[in-house]
Amino acid sequence: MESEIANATLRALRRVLRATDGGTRRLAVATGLTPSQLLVLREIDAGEDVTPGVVAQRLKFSHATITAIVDRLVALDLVTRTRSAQDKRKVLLEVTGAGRRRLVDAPDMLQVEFEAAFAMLPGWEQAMILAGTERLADLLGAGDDDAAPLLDAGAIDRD
Amino acid sequence: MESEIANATLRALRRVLRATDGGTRRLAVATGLTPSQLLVLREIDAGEDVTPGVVAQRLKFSHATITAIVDRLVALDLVTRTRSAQDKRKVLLEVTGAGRRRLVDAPDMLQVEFEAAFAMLPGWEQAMILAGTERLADLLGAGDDDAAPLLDAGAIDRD
DNA sequence: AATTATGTTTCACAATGCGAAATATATGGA
DNA sequence: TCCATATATTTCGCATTGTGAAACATAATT
Repeated sequence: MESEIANATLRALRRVLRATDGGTRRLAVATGLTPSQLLVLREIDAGEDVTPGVVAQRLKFSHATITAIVDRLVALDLVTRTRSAQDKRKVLLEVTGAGRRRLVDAPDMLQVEFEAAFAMLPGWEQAMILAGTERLADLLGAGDDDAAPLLDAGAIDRD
Repeated sequence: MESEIANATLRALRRVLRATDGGTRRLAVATGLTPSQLLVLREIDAGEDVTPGVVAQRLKFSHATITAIVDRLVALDLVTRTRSAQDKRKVLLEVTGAGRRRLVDAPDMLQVEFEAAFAMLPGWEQAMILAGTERLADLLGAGDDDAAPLLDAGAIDRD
């Protein structure tokens, strides 16, 4: 039992994944950072009172990994570390001016390119794409869009 | 100027990416391989007369990286290296029986989960999802088969 | 005070990924 | 034939990622 429509959709989905895959990678390289560094930098910039633990949890990396990456971001003067006064166990991470400048230079490519192309389509087509994509997301069992807007894989983990 | 439809579609796309994200990663770990190793193993299994150069090109990794990963796959007895008789510069890679067994044990999660859910939808909805996803892939500039993805970040000038 | 929980870092380790140089083989003239 | 150049792979040194286990330091609980 095999559906041609299912196969075609899978092919299309793979094209989508392929197109978005490595987006962060090229982006990071363009800014002189590694993909992970850019991810962490973004995460630090995103919220208030961000600690290594929070970043680790959001990106699903180990604490040890975050420590190492933050080390490099601090060395690059893109981030500062400050021990919290309320809870001296915590370390507060903040993006410096230079760090924010980097982020500005590294816009979310997915968003930028997508919006430009999308705007040129007729309304009915936009609606169709929206409906199809939403349904696809449901199908894949993706939870609500609560958090991290990330497009990385890992590798492999990529995949 | 911002389109609500575009934003909604982007949110849906992010949900899709999120759902598929880490798929290979989980998969690889489950088979005792790293994501990269699984990717390379699959690539070797995929074609005829596969050489390190071909793999490097397809996965967009450097030759040096492929050599290192193939080293490990060979050490694990999942792959064999043979010098080509026609062109002794080339090295032919082949998946061993054990290697193929690993691949069988590592079904494509995306495919399995997707097909099951997809089959339960009414035909018109399948068609809608297909159309939307294909259009989305076009939009993102994904090539037909294996071409280079085009979400390119133009070089950013930095002092 | 003693114990337990929480947050971060340190350490040793395996693996990625790269560019540059080294090596080996093919191929196309002069 | 001989030689230059192109192609295919490997070796080497390097920075980085990512992990778990253990070490620390500081809360919070009892």
